[in-house]
Amino acid sequence: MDAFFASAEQAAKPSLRGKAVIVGGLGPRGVVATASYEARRFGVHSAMPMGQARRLAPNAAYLVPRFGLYRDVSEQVMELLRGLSPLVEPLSLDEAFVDLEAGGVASDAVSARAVGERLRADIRAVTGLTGSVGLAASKMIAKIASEEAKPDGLRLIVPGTERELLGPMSVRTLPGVGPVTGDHLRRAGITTVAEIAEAGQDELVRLLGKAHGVHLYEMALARDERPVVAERDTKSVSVEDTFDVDIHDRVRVRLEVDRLAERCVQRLRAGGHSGRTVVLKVRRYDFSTLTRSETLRGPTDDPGVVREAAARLLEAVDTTGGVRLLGVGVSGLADYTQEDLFAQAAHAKEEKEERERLERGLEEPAAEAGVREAAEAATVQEAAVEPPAERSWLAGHDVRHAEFGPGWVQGSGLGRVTVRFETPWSEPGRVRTFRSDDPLLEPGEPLPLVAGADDGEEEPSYGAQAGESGSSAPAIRPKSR
DNA sequence: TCTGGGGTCCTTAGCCTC
DNA sequence: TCTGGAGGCTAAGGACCC
Repeated sequence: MDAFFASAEQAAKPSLRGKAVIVGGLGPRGVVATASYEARRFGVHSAMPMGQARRLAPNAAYLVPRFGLYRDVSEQVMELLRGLSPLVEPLSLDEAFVDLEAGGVASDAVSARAVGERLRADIRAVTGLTGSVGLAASKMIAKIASEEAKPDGLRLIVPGTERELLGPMSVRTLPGVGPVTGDHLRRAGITTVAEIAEAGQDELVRLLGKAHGVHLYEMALARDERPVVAERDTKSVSVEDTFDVDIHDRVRVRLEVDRLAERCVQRLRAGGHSGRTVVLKVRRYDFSTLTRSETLRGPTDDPGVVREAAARLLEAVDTTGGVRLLGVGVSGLADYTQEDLFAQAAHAKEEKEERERLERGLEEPAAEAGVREAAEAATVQEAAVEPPAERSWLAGHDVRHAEFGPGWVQGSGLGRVTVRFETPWSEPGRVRTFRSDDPLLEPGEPLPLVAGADDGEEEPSYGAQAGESGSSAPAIRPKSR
């Protein structure tokens, strides 16, 4: 999908079409998730600090991501892809590999191109958004082709012509070559893909190590035999928060780690997983990042166990000077739990209290987390820092006014919220400002981007997801109560 | 106003077992 | 019984991707 988040926002908000739109974290430490093509003309790009983006494009529309909407659109697109082949490998919300041969829908360049064009038309009809298609004999070349096709295009690389195409390209074109590797190669006098091929495998292994060197050399020769893999097992689950202001108070740090552990376990359970290794991540005031991990005797999805492991790991970390980010993760995933009887005996009382608290009140933290998840990760820190005394109206989020109908938050502050009243299918709408506690104004749900596509309304509620987690997990979980 | 969040994979090093 | 190597596991860090 092209500039996915920004395009979805433009589709949802007629007044933003043709305008510079920047989606990302709007806090003081936010970064750009996606910039519309109009915004890119100002030099704004993904991963850029939001402050820098605001300097480059002061008049752009700045919006908080709405992952619920993006997930719905993504699912619509993935459904179209699954109609082409059973082998669909999603890479992210907005990208996937499809093995057309396995689907029996394309046997040569002509039929492949026809399938690609039809797919693009279907994506536009179903989602209202544009997508680009890269067609090639391998995943790597297909990926490069799709990048070349953007925006709103199709590129087919005829088998046999790959090396010719890749040769003059920058080494950074190859997947896996980032700033560090690119710099490494440049210092060795290698700047193009052809030069990688000329350097030879031994030289690359010497420069970059075995795995990376061998892999890169193969890529440079356009040799990529990796199959399209439909089902990928999750390897780890983690949550992290960057704080608007560094945390110095050790008690607060401990509290945040507890909260993160809870959220991590909720996600773990929602995915039907348990895990053996608990990882604590700390980014300090100077941006130095360290991780500490502990491997348990067996996999767990018990919030108490994960919380305590994270707390133990924190004990070994010096946080004087301030903490910018905290994260808690679980890896070594399994689809069953084997409760640690030793730990259970030691902490039986606390665990019981914990379980009771969770069963009675998962609604409390879950609802809080649900609102946050819907509000999205990028602004989590705001919820963490600001008292929830006043209703918060996040830029770009949907609202509904009893008198004026559906609209979206254009801006808020100083006890006021400015709403633009329009829908994905209307003309650009009027703007009105209300008191932020106006009783006629309430948060709304994302509307389908294409008129009549009612499925868009059926957004899964996060509460339901969390609630399902226990039963949906094919877990051997000896509940002791 | 410097630098998000959620992942994957690789490398290195120490320790342990066979 | 001692020694050395292979290999697995754990921990920590880093690069990269979207």
